[in-house]
Amino acid sequence: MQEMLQAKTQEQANGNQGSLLDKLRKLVLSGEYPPGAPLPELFLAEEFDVSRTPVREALKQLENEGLVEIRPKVGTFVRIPTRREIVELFQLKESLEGLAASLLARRGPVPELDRLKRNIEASEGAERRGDSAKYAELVHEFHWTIVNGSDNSKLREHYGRLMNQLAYHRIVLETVERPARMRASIREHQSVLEAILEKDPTGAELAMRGHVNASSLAAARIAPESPDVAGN
Amino acid sequence: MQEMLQAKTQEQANGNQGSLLDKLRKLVLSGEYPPGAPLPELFLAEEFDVSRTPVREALKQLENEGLVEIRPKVGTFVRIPTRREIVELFQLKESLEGLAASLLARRGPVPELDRLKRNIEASEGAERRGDSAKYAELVHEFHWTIVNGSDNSKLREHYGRLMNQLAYHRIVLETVERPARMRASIREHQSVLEAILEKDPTGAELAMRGHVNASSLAAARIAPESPDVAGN
DNA sequence: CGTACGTTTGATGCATGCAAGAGATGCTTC
DNA sequence: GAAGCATCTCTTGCATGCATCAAACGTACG
Repeated sequence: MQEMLQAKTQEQANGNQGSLLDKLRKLVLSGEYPPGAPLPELFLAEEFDVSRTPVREALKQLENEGLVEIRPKVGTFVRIPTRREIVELFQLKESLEGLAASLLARRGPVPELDRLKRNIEASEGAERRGDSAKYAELVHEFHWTIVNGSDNSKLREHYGRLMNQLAYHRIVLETVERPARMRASIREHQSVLEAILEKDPTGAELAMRGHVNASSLAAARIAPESPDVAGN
Repeated sequence: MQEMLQAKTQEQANGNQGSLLDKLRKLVLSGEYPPGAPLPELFLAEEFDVSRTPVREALKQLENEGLVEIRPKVGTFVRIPTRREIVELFQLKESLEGLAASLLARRGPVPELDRLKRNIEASEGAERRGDSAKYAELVHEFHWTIVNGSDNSKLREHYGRLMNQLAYHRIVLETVERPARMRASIREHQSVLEAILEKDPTGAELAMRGHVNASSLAAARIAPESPDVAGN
């Protein structure tokens, strides 16, 4: 489901039904083409049975999204953010999600609130069952629900770009959050929802920011060292 | 070295350096191509003495930046945000600049602090002289100095995208801020800088957000009605 | 043996040709 | 005169060819 939301956001961004861009993005985000891997236009063109031109355009878009690096006259490579960029992105994430929670709290009764409530209940179930995969999915949905519930399309856009750049580390985050922070995280989700239900924008923002910050710390701690793609 | 100029239009003589993308962006942001204006690839290609291919790539980038709208098989048009989007962007602006101020406050003594101090002094001078153009420029610089001083490249990136989309309305904001909010704005700038100098991230964030919010309200109030270019 | 340098290679960057679609135009018909 | 329809034009979307350039390779030389 969250895949749908993300895809829709991206399509809004490029206004194109271009499946090629989506396919390439998916391959990069999924790690099928690992960080540092070259993405020769001709190879991709043959791979997807199109000419180099649309491949080129898609790659330029991906560069703009921060997912690949185009070195002029040399080639395109899958990009992995440096540790520093990871920290920067998490700072942004905290701010944007705080804004989203605040905006949602202002909105009064909207269907998103029920969804959040059900999400938390499902998360508790997943935690009890030890179903960490389901739990990770629910966490993802929780955050996206709040962002979407903010009813701010530009915020959605920027958040989507940000999360794409963090996608590679989302796995890490989930891996590290699973054992240690499951219960704490659920409690924090509850606090966020409480503040939203009380129509307390400031409280919701602070709760959200605290939650994101706590999660980020764990992830940033184990962020992999930044390999210099060009160095090889 | 690049003096060998092929007799070209004023556009090219104007921005000699910079990529085609930058030139096009400038023309859109400056309003030279007004909102709703069509941007045919062939026309631009001849205008800049290149082929359609690089023009196409640049236009796709601009679409990704939210500055133009590409209607498939129809054409590319200069995009103007709807009033709603303006409000959304200002909400984001407040959040991002708040984050920037907070981060800067954490950083200790950096050259940006002196720059901010000098900026405020110059602003006071401009205000006394009634030099509204200079004042507007200084306001712009103040905000960018804080964002750059945050030492967060991703924040800079997102903020730049955001401000590009607001560029068209920045003029409006400056126009409306000039008579009414000059002095108040300067005081708010001072408050922001004070909090930063005191290394008070929370205070700096709140001061910044209050300031941005106050400025935004005036601008949003007179934001032009959204002409639906696409007719969709 | 190590270094400097000319050559080769492989990829990109751009120009151009062709086809297809959306919208405008004008003709036909009633 | 108005509505419906075929056509026509202008645009984009994509394929392909050629020039260009960075990096790798191999060779000659100190």
